[in-house]
Amino acid sequence: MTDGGRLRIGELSKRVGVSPELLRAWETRYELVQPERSAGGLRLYSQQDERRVRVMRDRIAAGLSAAEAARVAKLGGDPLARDGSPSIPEILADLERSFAALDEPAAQAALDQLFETFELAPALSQAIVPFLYRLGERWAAAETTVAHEHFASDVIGGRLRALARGWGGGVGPRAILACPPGEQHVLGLVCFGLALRERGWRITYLGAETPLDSLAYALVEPSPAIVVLAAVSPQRFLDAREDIKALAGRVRVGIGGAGASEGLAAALDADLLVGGIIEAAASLAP
Amino acid sequence: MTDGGRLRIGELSKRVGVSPELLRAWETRYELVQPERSAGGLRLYSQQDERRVRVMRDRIAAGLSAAEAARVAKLGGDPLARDGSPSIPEILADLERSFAALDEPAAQAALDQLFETFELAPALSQAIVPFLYRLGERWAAAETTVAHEHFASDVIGGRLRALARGWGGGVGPRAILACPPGEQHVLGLVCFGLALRERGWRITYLGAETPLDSLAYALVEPSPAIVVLAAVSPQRFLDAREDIKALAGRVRVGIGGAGASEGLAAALDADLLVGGIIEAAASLAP
DNA sequence: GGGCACTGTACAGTATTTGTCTAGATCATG
DNA sequence: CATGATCTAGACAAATACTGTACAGTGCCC
Repeated sequence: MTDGGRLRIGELSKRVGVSPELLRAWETRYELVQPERSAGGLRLYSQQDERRVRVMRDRIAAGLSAAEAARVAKLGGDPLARDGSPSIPEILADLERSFAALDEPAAQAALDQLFETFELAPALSQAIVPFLYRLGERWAAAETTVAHEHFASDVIGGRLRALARGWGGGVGPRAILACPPGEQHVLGLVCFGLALRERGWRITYLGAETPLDSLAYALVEPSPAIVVLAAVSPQRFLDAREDIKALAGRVRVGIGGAGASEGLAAALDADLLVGGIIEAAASLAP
Repeated sequence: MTDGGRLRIGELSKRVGVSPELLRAWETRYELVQPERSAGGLRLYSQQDERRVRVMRDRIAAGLSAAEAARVAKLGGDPLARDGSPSIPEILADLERSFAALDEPAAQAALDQLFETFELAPALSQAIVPFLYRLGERWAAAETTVAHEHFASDVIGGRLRALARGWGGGVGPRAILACPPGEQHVLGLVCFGLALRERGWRITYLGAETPLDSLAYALVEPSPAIVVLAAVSPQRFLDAREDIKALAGRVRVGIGGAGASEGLAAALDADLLVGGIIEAAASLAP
C-alpha cells in the first residue's frame, strides 16, 4: 500500500517485539494481518499490518483477550489510545495550522502522520471527512478565504488521488462514482470510493459535474453494479431528476452526500446511502 | 577512471562500500541499475545508479530484505530514456486506449512508462500537455463524452498532484498559481507549476476559480515573487480585469494559457508567459 | 474435578533468499 | 604484450522462513 518498504517476518518481529511464531498464529487464528507473499512465499508485511500488530499487542497488554484484541485491531484500533503516536485531534490541529499558513510541506507531513498512524478507514472517517466538513462550514460562514479553502482542498485531494491509485483494477464489482451537474464538491465522494475500494470494489471515478447522459457508455463495457451520485445540495439531484430516474431504470443508483435524503431517494428510484462513508460502503453488498 | 562522470565497477564499489560481485548480483537479480556498457562490455555506472545503490544499501541496513530494498530504491524515478523503451507516441496511444476503455490501471501503467522513461520536463511538455490539448479539442468538438474527459482529467490530475508533492518547500522564490473565477481548466497550470519547481521555485497552488481578492493574505506571509494566472478563454481575464490590475500594482503578475495574449497582458499590467510550459518557466528568472 | 477451548511456544523437515566464490575468457592500458 | 580489472555463468552455504503439528498453561463451564 504505502511505500516505506514491506517487512519480512523476522524484521517485523524485531520491530514490534512479537515472535514470528506468534505472528503466524495471529494471522491464521484471527486473520489479524494479510501480508503479501514474495515469489517464494515469504510473508511481506505492510505498514498497515505493522500497525495492526502493534494495536493487538497493546490491547493484550491492556488486558483484552487475544480474540477481542484482534477484533479491535482489525477495526483500525482505538484512535485515542496509542502511546507515543499523535492523536487525530493533534494531527488535525497541525493540519489546520499548515493550511492557514499555506504551508504545503507541513500539511503533507501532517497527512503523512495521519496515514502512518491510522488505518485508512478511521483516517478518512474520523479525520479527513470531518475536516472537509468543517472546511465547508467555515467557507459558508466566510471564516476562511477562498484561497485557503482551495489550497487545502487541493492538497488533500492530491493525497486522496494518490491513495486511489489502481482502484479501478481487481476483481470485485464495479461502482461508478460521479457528481450531478452543478456539483463541485468531490472529496467526500473520493473518500467514499476509497472506502468501497477497501471492501474490494472496483471504482470508476468520473468526478464533478458529470452530465448523466454521458454515463451511457460507461454502463456497458464493464457493467457496473451501482452508480453512486453525490451532492451537497438537494437541488443538484432535483435538477437532474429525469436523468437520474432514467438511469435508475437501467442500473442500481445510490445517492449520498448532504443533499441526499430518504424522500429524495424514493422520488428518484434510488437507494439512499446512510451513515458515514464507512457504514455506507459496508451497506453495499460486496 | 571516469568517463563523462561514469564509473567502472571497481570505483563505484569503493565509493559505496559494496563489493563488485554484489553490485552485479543486485543488477541481475533486481535490475537495481542498468549501467551503460563500454565498447568492450565494461559496466559504466551513472550518478543515478550510484544513488540507487546507496539507497539500496541504506534500506538493507534499516532491516528491509534485498528484494524490498531494491523495489524502494527503484521508486526514486529514473530520468534517462533507455533503449528499448517505448516512444512518446506509443505511450500516448496506450493512454488513449486506456482512457477510451475507462481502464484506470492501464492508464496508470502507461503513465508509469512515461515518467520512468522520460525526464519530467519532456514528459510534461511533449506528452501530457499535448494530450491535454487534444483532449480539450475533442471535448469542444463533442468527439468524446464528458464522462471520458472527466475520467482522463482525474487520472492525469492525480498523477500530477503526486508529482507536485512537496513543491511548496525549499528555498527558491515563491510563485502563486491560480485560475481566475470561471476558469476550470487547471491541469496546464499544474504542469507549469511542476516546470517551475524543476527550476527551483516554491509553488503555492490555489487552483480553479480563485477570486483574486482572496489572494491578499497569500501575498504577505511568504511574499511571492510572482502570481501566475492561467485561463483558456480571454474572457476570464477580462472579467477579472480590475482585480488583476489591482493585483499587478502589488506584485508581479504573469498570465498564461490559451486565453492569454500580448495585448491582454499589456492591458492588465501583467507579463505574458510565452511559449510552452518549459520555455515559460525558463523565462522567469530563478 | 473433568472436559474443553484459548493461547503462546516448540520442533521437524523443507524451501527461499542472498552474499560470496570459482573458473575461464575478455578488456584496458602503460 | 603483460598485467590487473572486469566479464559471464553457475555453484554454494548461512541465515531465514514456510507448513503442519504438537504441547503446556490458563481459565471457564457443567
